[in-house]
Formats: sequence, C-alpha cells, structure tokens
Amino acid sequence: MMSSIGGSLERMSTQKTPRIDPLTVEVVDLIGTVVARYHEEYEEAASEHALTGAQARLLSLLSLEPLPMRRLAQKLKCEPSNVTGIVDRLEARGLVERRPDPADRRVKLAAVTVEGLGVARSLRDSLRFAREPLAGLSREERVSLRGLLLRMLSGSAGVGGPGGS
Amino acid sequence: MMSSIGGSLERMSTQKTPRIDPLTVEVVDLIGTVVARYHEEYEEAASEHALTGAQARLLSLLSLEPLPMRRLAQKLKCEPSNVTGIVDRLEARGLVERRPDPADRRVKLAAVTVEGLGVARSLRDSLRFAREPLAGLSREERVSLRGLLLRMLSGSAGVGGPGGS
DNA sequence: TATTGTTATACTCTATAACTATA
DNA sequence: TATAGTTATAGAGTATAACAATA
Repeated sequence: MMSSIGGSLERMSTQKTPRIDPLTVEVVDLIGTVVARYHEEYEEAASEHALTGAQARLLSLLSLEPLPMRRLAQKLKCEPSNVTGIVDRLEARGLVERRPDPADRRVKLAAVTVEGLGVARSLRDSLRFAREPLAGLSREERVSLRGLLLRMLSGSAGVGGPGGS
Repeated sequence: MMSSIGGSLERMSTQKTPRIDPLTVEVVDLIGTVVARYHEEYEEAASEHALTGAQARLLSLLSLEPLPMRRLAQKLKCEPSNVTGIVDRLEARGLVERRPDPADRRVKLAAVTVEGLGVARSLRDSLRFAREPLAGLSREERVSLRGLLLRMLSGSAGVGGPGGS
C-alpha cells in the first residue's frame, strides 16, 4: 500500500525544485521502503488477530493503561466520534470495556479486558519487524543507527517521541 | 495516527516472549517514530492538494508512466475493484484519464493528464520530509545511514525495493 | 476457459454537526 | 457556558462476489 511513496521521488533532480543530491534521494527512498515494510507487517499482524489497523492501535494503547475516550482520540489523531465506533466493535468482541470515571461522571474510561490483554500481547509478539530486520545488524551498527535516527528526528520540528500526543 | 505503534513495544522485556534487548527496542521505537512522521507528512501534503492518501499514491505512480488498472492494484496492494473508484474520482477532477490499450482491448490504461502531472509535481515538492530531516546529517552520516538501512532491509525476506511489485 | 475491468454489496474509518449529560 | 461522549450523516477505502467484454 505504501510502496509507491519512495518511488515518486526518484525523478526529483529533473525539476526546477531545490536540487536534491542522489545520495539523499537514495536514503529517502530507503526510508520509504522501511515505512512500507513496517506498515505491511503491522496490518498483517493485526489481521491475523481479526483486527483492523485502527483497532489494533487502540488495543495496544489500552494495554498500557485505561484512557478516557477523548485521550484515545488525541493519541490516535482522529475525532472523538470515531473512537466511539472503534471501541464499540472491540467491546462487542469482549476485548475492551467502558468504565465510569469516579472523578468526573462525564468521562468514560476505556480499558482492556483480560481477554483483550491476551490479544494485545499476542499481537505485539507477532510484530516480527521488531526482531528480523535488525537481526542482520551487529550491536555497534545498532548503536550507530540509533544515533543517526535520533539526529535525524531531532533536527526537524514537531517531534515528541514514539508515544505521541 | 501511527504514533501508538512504537510505544506498544516498550514493555516487551517483561514478557515471556523471546527477550529483546533495550537497545533493539530503542531502535525499533525510533523507526516507529520515523514511520509516524513520514505518514503524517505524506497525508498532510496530499490533503493540501485536496487528495486522499490513496489518490496521491496512485497519482504519483501514474506520473511516472501510464499503467493498466490491474497493475495499479498490484502496486497499491489492493483489489482491482478499488482502483476503479479511485481512478473515477481522479478522472472526475481531470487529473487522470483512461485510454484503450491498442494491444489488448480488455485493458484500460490509466494516465495522468497535463493538469494531473502538475499536481503530482506540486505534491512531490511539498514532501518536506525529503529535505528537512536529513538536513541535520553530514554527507558521511548519510552514507552511513544508507548502508545501515540497506543491510537492515536485505537481511530480511520479501523486499524488492521502493517501487514495489 | 481465462483474464480485464466493472458493478453491487457490506464493513470500517474518517470528519462534521447536532445532541445528552454532566461540570 | 463549557466539556465528554454519543448519534446521525456522508464520503472514502477496502474485500468479496458476480458480471460483460475480450482474449
């Protein structure tokens, strides 16, 4: 699904755009490939558990801690009205439940059930991307990659960290 | 939208799963952040041109060469029936057109119009991710990053390249 | 018979706007 | 009045199955 993104940058040097050197184009294309791989594997892992991508992400979030619907919308970067439906479907499968918030009766806390936690763990375990691609790198190479990615991310705006929001 | 993926791996070391060392977890989380950034920027660039992500990807593909509907489905990794709708919407805006294939009258070739090519170029130019994040890296660092990403990707199965299929 | 593209259908995700119950 | 969550609605993407035209 994402495999076309990187490729579309290949002819950049023929345009009147600020020129980009071939090395940079190559690195950007490689990042595009990594992005495509990451996505394919995430969607595949989700569908192995009969979950959509959005459901899998929400379930993973809740496996860490219960959250108000509003907070879930912020973390998923979507409107609160959408969260209602996603939680509905997970709740119908018994993976998630809604609890009242004692401190504010307007708030509903979404929380994983025991079964939901099991699915979340199984989902996480099937994310092979965490193991295989990095398996080809030595410890020093991983340290080096970590440093480069950190510099790459901190060098531009609007980045908080993996947890988002 | 993707920002929850990386975070869900943080507690992996507390599970009975094959143990993953903290360094690897850190690198995987960083990759998750890169993936999230890449996506946000791509969707943002698309919507600046009043395109959805799928429409932007299809348009970018066609800006390189006309393709049969079937090939588009393969490149986008979706069913051919979906491509009909996406091309319909782009065609309604005059960005894409369907042409007969002289060699096989069953085939319809989707191709960008002149206007579509302009939008595709403008879209590509607004993909700031290609410039800013890598701007913080020296030439040697980019070479190093390229090498690490190449080794990472070639070390696992099922990878062709940025262009896919 | 097999293949290409389309249609019909159903589901999910998405944003917007209006509603309710609390605060 | 402001906020949290929901409902209603509409558009887009997705997969499946059935279909017409062509090979």
